[in-house]
Amino acid sequence: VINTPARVAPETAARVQQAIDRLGYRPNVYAQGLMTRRSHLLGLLLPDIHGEFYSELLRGADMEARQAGLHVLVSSDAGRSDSPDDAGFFNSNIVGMLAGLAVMITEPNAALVRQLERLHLPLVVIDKDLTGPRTDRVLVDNGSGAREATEALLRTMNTADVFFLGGPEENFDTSERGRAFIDTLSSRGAGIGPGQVQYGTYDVEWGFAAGKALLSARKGYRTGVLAGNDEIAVGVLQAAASLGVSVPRELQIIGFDDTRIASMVRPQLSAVHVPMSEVGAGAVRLLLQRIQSPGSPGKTVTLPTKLVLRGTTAD
Amino acid sequence: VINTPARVAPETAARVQQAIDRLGYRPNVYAQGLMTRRSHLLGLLLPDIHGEFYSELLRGADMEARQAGLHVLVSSDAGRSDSPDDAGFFNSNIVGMLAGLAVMITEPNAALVRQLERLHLPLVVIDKDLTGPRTDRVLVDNGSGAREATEALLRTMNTADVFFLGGPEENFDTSERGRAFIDTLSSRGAGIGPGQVQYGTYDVEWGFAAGKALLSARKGYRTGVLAGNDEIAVGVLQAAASLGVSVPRELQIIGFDDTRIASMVRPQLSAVHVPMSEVGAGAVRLLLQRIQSPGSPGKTVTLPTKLVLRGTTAD
DNA sequence: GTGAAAGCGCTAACAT
DNA sequence: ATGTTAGCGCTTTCAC
Repeated sequence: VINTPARVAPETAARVQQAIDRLGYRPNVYAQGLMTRRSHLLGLLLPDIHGEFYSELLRGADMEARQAGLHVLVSSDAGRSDSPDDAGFFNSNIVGMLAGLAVMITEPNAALVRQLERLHLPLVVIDKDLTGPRTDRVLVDNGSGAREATEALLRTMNTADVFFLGGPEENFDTSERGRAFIDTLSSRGAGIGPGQVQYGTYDVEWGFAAGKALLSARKGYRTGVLAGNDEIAVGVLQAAASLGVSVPRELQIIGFDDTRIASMVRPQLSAVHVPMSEVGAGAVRLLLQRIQSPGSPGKTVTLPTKLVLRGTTAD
Repeated sequence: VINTPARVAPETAARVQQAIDRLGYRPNVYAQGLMTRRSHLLGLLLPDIHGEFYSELLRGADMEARQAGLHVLVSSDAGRSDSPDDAGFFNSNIVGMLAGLAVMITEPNAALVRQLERLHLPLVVIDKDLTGPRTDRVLVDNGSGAREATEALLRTMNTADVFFLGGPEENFDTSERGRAFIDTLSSRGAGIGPGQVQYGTYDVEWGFAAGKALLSARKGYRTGVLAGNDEIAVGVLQAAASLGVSVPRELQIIGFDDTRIASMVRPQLSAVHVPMSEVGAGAVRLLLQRIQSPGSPGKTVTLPTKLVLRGTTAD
């Protein structure tokens, strides 16, 4: 009655259904799994579980998975378990319950890649262009976004007046964004001055410190900043406020990601929009396809970014 | 060798271990589960999966679970599946894999409560004081926080000059916070004027709209606002900026939750701190205890709140 | 210290 | 249209 309703007489089905309800019968998922080898659980391994960015990504993944009747198990253990006997994600029995795994890799992590390789699980990599024969990828078009933002800054400023304040130098996104910034300047025949491209951490504190140092050194000059993410941009914005530098008149700032934070600060942050929930949803979509046809060649989906101009930029 | 290493000779164990490595043997979790009836999966059912608040809660839960060697499965399906044949969380086979479930209930939801009752699973309820005999609860001390905040406002303002702009009226937290606000005023012998307590939604937009209306109506008067959460407070802050009302001189604002957003805006938001990650961690802790001793009486943990004064309040 | 066997609850294949 | 049976891979118990 449960598995092949078509094969059973309606009257019998009704009687059986009644018994099911009366007894509170629930199929045992373990026995089911033992037979079918089918799983309804997708793993999502993130560098961190917190903050607007990952939270939105997770939401996108969850929505997409739910539509397919699957569930998402998040873990932020990625790469933390360097030693093989560590009780990390890869050694936990949960791995055996997963139908597939989406991993976000934001910086070089040989140990993690090695673990993934010997997993023999449908795999989708987010962010890092890990080249496996049957691994799919979800990428974000950092280059276009950073280029567009840099050009927006250069419409009203000289190449010597714009700065990139990124996150960690090893971070794939930051490094792509930084490179696009540099390329945009180079394509106009400009060199990169000292301090014009700086790397730090993805938080308000670093943005504030770097912004303060930068603005102090540039008293009287108009300045443009492309930040590695929104939080850094907010830090720079705070630095400007604390130094009495007017935004966007004296200082223009463009953030990256366009999280909800961008519209919570004043002036509202101009930012390169990254479709975070689409990243999560896309990863799940690719994973589902791969589970369906495990042998197909690795696909790469690159999601577009888009500059959103708000109050921290001006013509 | 895997299950009872003590019972096997070291030399044999080594040989077996070698074979395990060579063959890449991994115990089948389903077969294991079939025998042991043990699970390493905890469910976490949230009203929403997104935003600083839930994301921090999830992180706390995840950290605590990981320490115990368990994993957390989040779902934001809560209560959405009203019809019994809906493919919602409760009808998914995943429920059978859970060792326990933590549910956050933020407003009355009879359907959800009914579903939970017939689940026969170790249960922890977050936020709503659902009274089941063997159900544990994690509560936040909204009353103290709201009282403390209201009193802070009243140190420099009259009872007629302070306002509560909450989230949805049905929301348990908002209603507790609002009640404490009213009680604090009442305890000083003051009545509640029209519009002095307002309910809306938990977002910046509503805070902005309500703030604008309020401030327009109170031109020339000093005003104090206790917001239902940080986002509403940010909305009010933006309303003040757009009307040229000086904060904290003419308008004082206190947010609720103290998410990271509070320190990202300028001036930085004074707010009642809610230990979000502790809520998640506490729920998992209670759940683990209940799994250990399913028969024990329901425990309630009430987590303290604390007023954090920043730039939107003044003496 | 090691091996053997029963059986967990289900699905799939086959027999009726 | 319905009933029967083997066996998924493990743990547990018992025999050696």
